[in-house]
Amino acid sequence: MSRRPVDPNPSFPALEESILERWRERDVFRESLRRRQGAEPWVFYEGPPTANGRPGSHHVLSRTFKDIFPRFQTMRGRHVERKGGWDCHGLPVEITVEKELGLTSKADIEAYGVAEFNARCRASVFEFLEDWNRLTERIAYWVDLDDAYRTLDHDYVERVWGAIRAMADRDLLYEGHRVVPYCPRCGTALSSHEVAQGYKDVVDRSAFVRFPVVDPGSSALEDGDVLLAWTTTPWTLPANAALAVHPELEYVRARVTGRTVDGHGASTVAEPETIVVAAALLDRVVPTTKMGGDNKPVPNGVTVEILQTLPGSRLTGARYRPPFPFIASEEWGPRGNTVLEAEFVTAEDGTGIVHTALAFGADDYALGVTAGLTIVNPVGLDGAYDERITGYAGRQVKSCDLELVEDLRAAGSLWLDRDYEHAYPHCWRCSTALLYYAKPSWYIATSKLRAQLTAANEQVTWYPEHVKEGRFGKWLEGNVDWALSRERYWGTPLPVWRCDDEACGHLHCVGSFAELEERSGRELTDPHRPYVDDLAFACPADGCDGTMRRVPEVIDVWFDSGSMPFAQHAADQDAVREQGRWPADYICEAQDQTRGWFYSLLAVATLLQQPVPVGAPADGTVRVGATDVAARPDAPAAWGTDRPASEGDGSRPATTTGDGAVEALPAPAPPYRNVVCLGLILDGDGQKMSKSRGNIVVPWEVIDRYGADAFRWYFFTSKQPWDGYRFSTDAIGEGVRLFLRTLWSTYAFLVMYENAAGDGAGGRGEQAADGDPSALMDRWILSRLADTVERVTDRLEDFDATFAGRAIAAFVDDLSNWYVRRSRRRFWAGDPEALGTLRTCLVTVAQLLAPFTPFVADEIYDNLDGTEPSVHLTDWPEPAAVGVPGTPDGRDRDLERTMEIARETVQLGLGARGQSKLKVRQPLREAVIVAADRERDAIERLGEIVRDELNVHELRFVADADELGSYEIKPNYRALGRRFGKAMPQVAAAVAALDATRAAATVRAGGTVGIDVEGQAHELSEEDLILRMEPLEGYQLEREGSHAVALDLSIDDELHREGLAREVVHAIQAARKAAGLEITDRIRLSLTGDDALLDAARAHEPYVTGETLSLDVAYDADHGTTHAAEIEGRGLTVGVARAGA
RNA sequence: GGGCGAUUAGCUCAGUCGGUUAGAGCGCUUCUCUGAUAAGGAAGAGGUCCCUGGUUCGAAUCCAGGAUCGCCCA
Repeated sequence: MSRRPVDPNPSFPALEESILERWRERDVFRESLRRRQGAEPWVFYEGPPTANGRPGSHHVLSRTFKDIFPRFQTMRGRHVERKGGWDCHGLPVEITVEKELGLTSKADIEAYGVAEFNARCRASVFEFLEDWNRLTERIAYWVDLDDAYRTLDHDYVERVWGAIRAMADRDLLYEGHRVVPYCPRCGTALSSHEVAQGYKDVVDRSAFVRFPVVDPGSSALEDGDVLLAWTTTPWTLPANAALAVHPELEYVRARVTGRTVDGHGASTVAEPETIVVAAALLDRVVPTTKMGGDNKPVPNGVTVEILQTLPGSRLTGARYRPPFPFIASEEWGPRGNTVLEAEFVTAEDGTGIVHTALAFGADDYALGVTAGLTIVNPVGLDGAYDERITGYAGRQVKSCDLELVEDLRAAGSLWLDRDYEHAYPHCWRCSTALLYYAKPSWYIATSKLRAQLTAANEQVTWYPEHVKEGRFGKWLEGNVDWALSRERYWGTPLPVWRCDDEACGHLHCVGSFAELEERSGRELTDPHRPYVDDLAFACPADGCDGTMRRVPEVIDVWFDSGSMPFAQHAADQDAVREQGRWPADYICEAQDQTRGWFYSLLAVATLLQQPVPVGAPADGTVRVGATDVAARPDAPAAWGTDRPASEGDGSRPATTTGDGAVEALPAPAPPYRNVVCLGLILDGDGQKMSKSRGNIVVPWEVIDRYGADAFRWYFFTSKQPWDGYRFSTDAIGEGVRLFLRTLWSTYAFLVMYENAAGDGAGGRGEQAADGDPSALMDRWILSRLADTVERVTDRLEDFDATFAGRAIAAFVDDLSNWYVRRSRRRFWAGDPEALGTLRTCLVTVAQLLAPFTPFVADEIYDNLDGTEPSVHLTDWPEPAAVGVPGTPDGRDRDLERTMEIARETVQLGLGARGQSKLKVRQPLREAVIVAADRERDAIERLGEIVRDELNVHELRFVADADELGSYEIKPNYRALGRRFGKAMPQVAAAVAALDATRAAATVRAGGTVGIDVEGQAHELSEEDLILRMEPLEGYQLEREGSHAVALDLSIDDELHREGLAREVVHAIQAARKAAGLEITDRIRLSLTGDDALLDAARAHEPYVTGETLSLDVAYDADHGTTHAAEIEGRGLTVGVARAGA
């Protein structure tokens, strides 16, 4: 058997490229699926990215995590279908195209032509598809990109329609008028999960504004009183319709004098006036002190006299003069520009009096409806004031804030203005500040199903755990209806048709293309706008001869991706469930998907599992009012389940049947069982990576420098993935050096000696008798291997790549730095047992590593075993099969423990060596070891290793520390605490009072010692006490617990000669290296120089020649290349000549 | 303002059920081993376990409050 020679210092990136080539040739990915055809499925869903931008490091993170567990489960025997997918629709695409074409508004797009615009969008979606495909392959994310689903495909769109129709049939789809977050640039409302993406900290100008009372009406106010209200959106002031107060909150009328106002560069003292604000906020609105020089408040000359304290209910009805004259009070209706009462008012901030602009806030809108006000909206859909706002018409409202405030100042209506820093929502794609705006929009009534959503979430295992009850659970509890529609162009069209006879207004939801073609009598060539908009049909309502035309909206792209479990297979949810493709065993995305894909998947799946309510037509008719907000408090009987999960058994919502009987519904199944939720990637300084900061780590930089395996290994093992990464190219280099290089050199080492040994190297520690240290080393490393297989399997089953990877790293460290190092001579000699054991270890490690670092794992497997075309086609290893032969689980735990003790002894001995300042190369007579019986047995069993590592001739055991030191004993709190609890201090005192030396001797011999606590006698055994050695003067001793090693430091002539011989060997090896000889070259050796050195060499000649592969040695001539050395100040000339040369 | 998470050595991170000397890797200093290894080993320097209170015989760990940072929401 001959292995490919291994470059000890390879270029991993180049190596990976060659392995990719091999995978292509051998068609490994497809073969891995073919071999599991018919096996139990393990379902994975790819959350579709949008390919209209280049992939970044965070995509490498998610794609490597999407890869590792499917690879693992495939090796475990499961069939893991991995269908790729692309998210194609939506604003991001439209915005890209708008920029390309120089369009800036919806009007521009329509002028340009929707057909052509959408054609451009379709092309743009896949602009960077090649980059994505190339990176995906290069980082070894195995996913089927050839048969990827695309949300724009004909079949896909049809299945999304089917889902929407199913919701309409369940009375869950409705058109509502609501104040919604609205992007004036994009001209569309945003859903709550889109709003969630776009909060930014901004500074707005906030204003405290005077509203002088002009008619107190029935209130307790007086003419000329000034109501103060606060707003952070001055642009809404021209549309002020009313002021709101809380009826039970306490307000004051207060006389303010001596107040200084800054106006246009001058400070003037304002006229005394009577203001009205919430009592709790008076001090903040009118401070009467300022900070003095020594940080103590001093009066600022303002006086405030409280004239009257009164509840909000005494304020209502007063009429005031609005700050701007643009809209006449009458236009709002009889109660326009009066004080109204509202429960939502608080005394948290502002003045306790709330400026109300009906169209621009949810609370405002609701209040307006309650008070019977007429909605007047002076702001157009383009976000600009209309002609009613003289002087500002046509301007974007947000940009008018400062000027409006100045107008107020000039008019004397401004009490105070101040910069106000807060997080304000912006459009997640175009960054325009959103407006809250009353408009009609289509909704899915998800909030009715809060309990069901929560019940479904209950069945999901989240990584990390806290997401379930925390971020995601809380989000579900606060669920609001899903704003589904978008007034845009490039998206799945909302399949709702409306009768153009206004008196009729019948609504119909189309559920399939066939239905539409049948009703319209025309062929649907492309389900996108504008083609779909051309298909109309006759109104199905009785006696109506109107025409049904599609509503103009498209839908939220999150509904597209939330439908992927079934739409990707052009089937419905029940069908994919039948096929075993639902639910997913595993999905993985970054935490920002909590309100994105994680939510849309759950919502769609849950909604589709709801029953059709009794009495619902379920023929596509959208029942107006069946689910509208107005009807919410007492929604149709079939949905009498709208209550929080805390009430009753929330996981088993009930539905009422037609006759009023209540039926328990099973909790809906979630669309995924396990979710790994990844954290954010930050740069090396903890800053969020962003293009504008220029701190992006481009994936290709890392890949070209360290390779994809290094990249993956870093993500898997450096920390728990949900904690987020502080990440730089350099951080990855460390992982390469520590792990991949160590692994690689162990592998290269094996191949070198296997090739040197020639054929016949086999075996795996079966033959050698126990007691032979070689056999023990083999047994030990195999036991560790079995242990590692077990742990890695367990961790990967639990979606824990971090600790699985670290367990492999710990094993490779043991393998390289203990097993191989201790076994070097056996490899030089071509010992088949050693070669076989190491090969078993490395082949198994390659299998364990296959999901982590698929390239290097496959290279090692292919060269060392190669039974299968790839390691990725092998079955996951079993501990018993790769571990210690003849054991049930491959383990020899006793030996593992024994080795631990021996290594601990070596560590202690080397510590003593270090303290003694005697080089390890100098042999010593003996090491004196203090050890209990168990430890002594262990150390004796592996005595040869201990002697060799410490370079001592003998090990001498002493059972007691008497001759080396004395014992100190302490209570073992962990053991005794449970037993004695509160009495621990007395126990500690009693232990301290014991004769330490005697007590130690007793318990070490297996006996017990008695103590007295609160009059009760108790026996303590060895486990109850911690023994600690105190060294005596004059001994070089290292200790750990009850275990210690001392060295005899006396060196006689013989030991000295032996030490010199080792120095000579060291010098010869240096000479060999300097002469450029191969490791396996035999030499002829010559030594000349100092007599003491030559004597030492002669005395240990077999050792010297054996270690240096010398065929003979001459002491009187110089052979070949000579090399001068100095040992303890003595000169030596070493000559080496390649034998036979 | 609310929710979730984090805070341990210069840096990156572990830390089990609460147990009395808080660890590892990197980096630094000194020493050492070595014919697979850019590696390995020993020793050293380096700690207010974010702060304050509480529970407990005992707190990095549990509880409460606060600080700072991050994310999410209003």
